[in-house]
Amino acid sequence: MGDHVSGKGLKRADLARRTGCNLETIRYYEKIGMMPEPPRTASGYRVYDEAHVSRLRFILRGRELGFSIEELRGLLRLVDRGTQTCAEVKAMTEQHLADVRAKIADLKRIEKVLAATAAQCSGEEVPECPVLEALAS
Amino acid sequence: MGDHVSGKGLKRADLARRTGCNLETIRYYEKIGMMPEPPRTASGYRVYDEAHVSRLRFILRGRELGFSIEELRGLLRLVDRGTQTCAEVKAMTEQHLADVRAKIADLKRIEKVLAATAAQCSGEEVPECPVLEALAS
DNA sequence: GATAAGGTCTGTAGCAACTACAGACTCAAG
DNA sequence: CTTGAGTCTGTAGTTGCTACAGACCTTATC
Repeated sequence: MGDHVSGKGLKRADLARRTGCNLETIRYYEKIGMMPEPPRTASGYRVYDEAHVSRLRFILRGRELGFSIEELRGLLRLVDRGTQTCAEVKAMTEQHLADVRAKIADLKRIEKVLAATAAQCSGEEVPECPVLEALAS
Repeated sequence: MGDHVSGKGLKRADLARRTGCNLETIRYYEKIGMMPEPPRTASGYRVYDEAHVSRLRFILRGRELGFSIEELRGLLRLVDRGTQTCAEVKAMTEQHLADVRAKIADLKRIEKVLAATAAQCSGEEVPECPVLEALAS
């Protein structure tokens, strides 16, 4: 009853394979309400369709772009209500973009310090080390 | 019996204030073995000295530079053994530097996509939005 | 029809690195 | 002597998954 059979009824592993998502993560997204609870077979197996594939892909793409679960929940809430406007979504995106840029700036600062400190190291078999001095000072 | 009294015996809050570390984090570092268990007063209060201040500062500086707890544990192990060499420390630092640079590259990629997508938004009160399309496609 | 191998179900525990309680105790000041 | 602040312990929460264990179901093979 897999993916290949006449386009109907995906099992959890099928959905995972189609989206590249980890098997357990799907269940997790259902538990936290990011994915809807799918219908079940008589014996309790989840049955997914193309709408689930789309929604999961949406979530995974958002995560790849660094949106937090809560941010995505906000976006999905708009989409689910069907009343979102480009203005709302743009605002959320730009907020997130600002966060990303702040993180980059932070990491660049760290990179500078690390590179400068490591550059002072002799790299020899001696106990004195500029890195340790920088940390201990 | 605080910080100000004749330089002897810091309480937990004193150590926190001296280092800028959160009060509970100190206890956490002791629990996971990053900080040594300090001596106690008769009634069980922790008593710290300048060596604790130094070590905690070392850890906090390392964390600020993005070293993980495990990485710092590695550095501290070397220091505690007293047998570290500049070569060892330099190698660890350069590994960490490479990780930081990888993270920066990742975030820059994300930044590009977000900026490019948001730039296409009309920002108007319409339901069509390039960001949502990018996520849903 | 029996059986074995695999997939699915549930709940729960673990990871990093803290942070924040609750409830009991102790200590210093007025 | 009381009151308020500080400290003690253990434990639960955070974010975003991931990985079991043990029970069930399904499918293929004999």
